Formats: sequence, C-alpha cells, structure tokens
Amino acid sequence: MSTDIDIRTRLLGTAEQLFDRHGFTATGMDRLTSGAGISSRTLYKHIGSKTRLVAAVLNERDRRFMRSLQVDSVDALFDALEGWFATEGARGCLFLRTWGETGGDVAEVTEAMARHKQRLLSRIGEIVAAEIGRHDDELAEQILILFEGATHATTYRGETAISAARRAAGLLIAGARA
Amino acid sequence: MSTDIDIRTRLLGTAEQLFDRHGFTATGMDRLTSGAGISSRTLYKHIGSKTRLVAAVLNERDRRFMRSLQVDSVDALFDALEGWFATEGARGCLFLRTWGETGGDVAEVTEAMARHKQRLLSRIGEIVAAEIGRHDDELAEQILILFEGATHATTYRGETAISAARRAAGLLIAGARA
DNA sequence: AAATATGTAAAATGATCGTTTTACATGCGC
DNA sequence: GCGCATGTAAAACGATCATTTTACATATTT
Repeated sequence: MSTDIDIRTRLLGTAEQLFDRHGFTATGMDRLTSGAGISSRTLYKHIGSKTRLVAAVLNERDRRFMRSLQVDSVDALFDALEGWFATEGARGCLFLRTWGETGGDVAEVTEAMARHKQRLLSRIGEIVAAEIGRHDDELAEQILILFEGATHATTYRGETAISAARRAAGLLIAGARA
Repeated sequence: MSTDIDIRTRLLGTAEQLFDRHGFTATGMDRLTSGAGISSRTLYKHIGSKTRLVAAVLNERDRRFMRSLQVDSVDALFDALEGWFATEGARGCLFLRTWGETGGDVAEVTEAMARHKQRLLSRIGEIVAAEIGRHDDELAEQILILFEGATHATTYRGETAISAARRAAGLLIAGARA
C-alpha cells in the first residue's frame, strides 16, 4: 500500500520538524495531525503513541544524519556538519534534547540516543584511523567532543564555532601523525 | 522579611532541580509548589509566572556556575567542570536545553542563555590569556568548544569525556605557547 | 485593638494534553 | 456487489496545564 508509506513518511517528516523547532513536550498531537494532514485516528493506527512516534523520528534521523557523515577525513567531517546545519538549522542535538526533555525515563528515547551516539563515535573512530593509519581511541574521543561542542556552540556562536572546531581537530590530527 | 528570602530561595532551588531533571515543559506548577512546600498563591505572589520563574532560575544558576569556574588554568577549568558534574549531575547544559524546549521564542530564556554563554566565553578568554601570556580569540573559541562538547558528551560517555577534553585542551595550549 | 502583610488550603478558570470512540465515506479484492 | 481495509471528521475521554480567586489563619506593625 503506497499510501501507508506516504502517510508514515509525511508524518515522520512533520514530526521531526516540529519536535526540532518547538521541542517534544511542547508539540501537541493536534499540531502533528494538522501538520501531516491526517486525522488523529490515522496517526494512532500508524504509529501507536507519541512515544513510538518520537522513537521512530529519532531512528530515522539517525539514518539520515549518518548518511550525511560518509566522509573520509576529519576536515570533511566538519564540512558535513556545516552543510547539515546550513540546510537543517542549528538547534543542538535532537537526541540529547529529547532525552533531556523526557528526563531519561522513556526507554525508547534513551536507547535511540545511546545507539546514535555509539554509531557517531565509531564512525569518527574509522575516520581517525583512515587519517593517521592506526586506531586511536583517545584521539577519536577528542574529535567526538569537538564535534559535540561544535554542534551545540553553533546555536549561539554561528559558523565560527565549526571553523574553530575544524582547525582544532586538524591540529590534534597533525600532532598524532608526527 | 526573612520569609521572603527563604521562600524565594527554596522555590528557585526546587525549580532548578525539577527543570534540570525533568525538563521545563514537563514540570507542572503543582510539582513546583509541593516541592517547595508553598501554596500556588504564594508562588505567583513571589515570582509572577512560570516564565519569570525559569528566567530567575537560569540567572541564579549562571551566578553559581560562574562562581565555580573561578580558576586560572585550562586544566583547572576542566577540573571545575568535573567537580560540578560530580555534585550536580551531568545532563547537558540547562541553558541550551531550556532554550531548545521553548523554541527560542521566550525572550527571557533566550536572553539568559545568551548572557550566560557570553560570560562563559569571556571567562575562558581570560584563562587562556593568563596561560599563554596574550589574548587569542581563536584558541579561546576552541577551548569553549571543548568545554561545550565535554558538557554534553559527559551525559553519555561519562568522565572519560572530560579527561579527553582536558588533554585536548592541554595540547592546543602547548601548541599556542611554542 | 485595629490594620496590614503574608501565608495556606482548595476550588474554579478555561485551555490543552494524549488517546479512544463513534459515525461515515471511499476504493479495492474476491 | 459484498466485505474489508483505510481513510476523514468530530466528539468524548479523563487528566493535567498555568493561573486566579475565594475564604480563612496568623503574625507583625501601628
């Protein structure tokens, strides 16, 4: 049924935008239904609950975000982040924000956040290994922190945050290569 | 009136804890009143509205947080952050979380967040200047990003995030000194 | 002793929350 | 053409939201 896919896709897209722009708790089901152009009955048939919806949104966002991070250098990693912010806006990390809003006591949100961050760290680990020719967990964690810091600092510092993070990462990589 | 100060202090303390642990939107006024042990009438006489309350909480937290950051080396800066997390818990930055929850359209929250981040950056600028003997805006921004990154990555990586941030900061400082 | 300030307890306000239900329309497979 | 799946519109659910109000108690001030 092609309508299923259409409805679900439209719903997840609408929900991702609303949750990102106004927060999870502050976004009511009526705004989600009218935003997606569906009735509340249809919403609940498709997704079950608000918790299931936000979990689906986060897992879909993880896929999309990770796809945008298929790069092979730390420089390109921060380029990719800059590109993401240019098209999606910079409001911090939706995973951490949603996890914070739910106080950490919604299992599906906690798990989606943990999975996403685990994937992000191992992706960074691969990129670091490709750059310096060996695995370096400490360096990977440092780049992760620059990435996380740029993600959040960009909300109030703008593009300069990413530039600074990229240059700092370059220095750390250069130091590890020598 | 000593009761005024007591009530306001107790209310702000309770509110800070509840907002931090469960989020701003998800925390209802009844939990705030029963947590602070006051009636809703007294709460509104003292603080006016939920918006005014969260603004007061953020401004008070800024004072307390900045007081804990009175250090004179980058190493001690990350020690201070580690100490803060040890006693207060690590759930990311309350200013950014609250700003995100309110979608950026509550002026008092946006302003409190902006003021706090401005103060944080200039404090880091001073510490960097004390370390290398001159002002270096680029280096200060890089340390800010490590600080921001450690703040958020600690929520899912634990103490290792702060250690990695501290070592990365040390390398950048050493590089700037040479 | 009267007046003022400051508190509590509890009900009422009207709106909105997430979710379910009732009633009805439409299109597709058998 | 009957039945089933899938949709809409709209009402109802009971709970909870932030805020105000009503009624009353208790100190301190004058």
